[in-house]
Amino acid sequence: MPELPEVETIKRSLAAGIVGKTIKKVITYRHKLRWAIPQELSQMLAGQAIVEVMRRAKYLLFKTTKGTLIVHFGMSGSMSLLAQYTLPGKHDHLDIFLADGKVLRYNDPRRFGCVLWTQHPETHELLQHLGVEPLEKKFNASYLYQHSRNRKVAVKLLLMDSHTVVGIGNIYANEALFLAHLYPLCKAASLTKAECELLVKCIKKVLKQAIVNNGTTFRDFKDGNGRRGRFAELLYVYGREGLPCKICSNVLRKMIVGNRSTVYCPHCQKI
DNA sequence: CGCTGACCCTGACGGC
DNA sequence: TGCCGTCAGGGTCAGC
Repeated sequence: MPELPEVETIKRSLAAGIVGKTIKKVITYRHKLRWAIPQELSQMLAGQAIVEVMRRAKYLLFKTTKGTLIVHFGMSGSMSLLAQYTLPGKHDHLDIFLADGKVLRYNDPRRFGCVLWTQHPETHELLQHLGVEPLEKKFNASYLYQHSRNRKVAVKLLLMDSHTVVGIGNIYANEALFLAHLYPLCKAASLTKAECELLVKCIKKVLKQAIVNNGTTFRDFKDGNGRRGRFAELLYVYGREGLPCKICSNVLRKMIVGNRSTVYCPHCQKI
């Protein structure tokens, strides 16, 4: 479900309600996610204060006094801050009880996500091999140009490769390529410096606009307060196959790239 | 090392 | 109404 803008939206929606709050206890209802929720999580978190909520790539990081809780949402995960405890549903896997009575709840029907604990996030296996953040200055035309040399993969797969740049999933890869007039299957190594320049600009633009709009709710994405994102109606290509291009009116086409649906405009995105 | 495809899991939806 | 195939916003891993 969530790509960078959605995780960022969850982070912002939760921060005000949980930063500075103390964790009273933690209950795990189901351990088996992508990796098992650590058995010792409750004893590690109980009594700790939440110092800060951060995002790295599509990971949400809850920094506490003694360590960091790492949360990933996979395809279908979400978190919500409940005003008070209610009976957990089928796919609610974890409750974090705060001292003020609120409950931070993790839900993930497909269980592709994970909830882990570390005292050294900077060297954690899941975090240390990640590429640059797309909204930071380090992600620029020369970076993308360098990292695309000798790469035989389609440019779309390069954008979705978290060793290069993080946070871009299927929706925003589709959108950025449309905005940059690039055909999704064109080889990464064939990008010119000018194309890298434009592509970087378009990636930053679409991610920022999505964040401003609280993310894309295509099916069921909700932020920490249960609110839907507003970016879906602003999408140019994702989910619009068979519909007219918003720019040139040609019918948008769909193909599969790297096992994922890819929608593009045959006129605006020349081969 | 780079790349491809299978796979983890559940639910929604469309066709019959 | 119900069954079945297909698809879904992510990431890892084996195998070539």
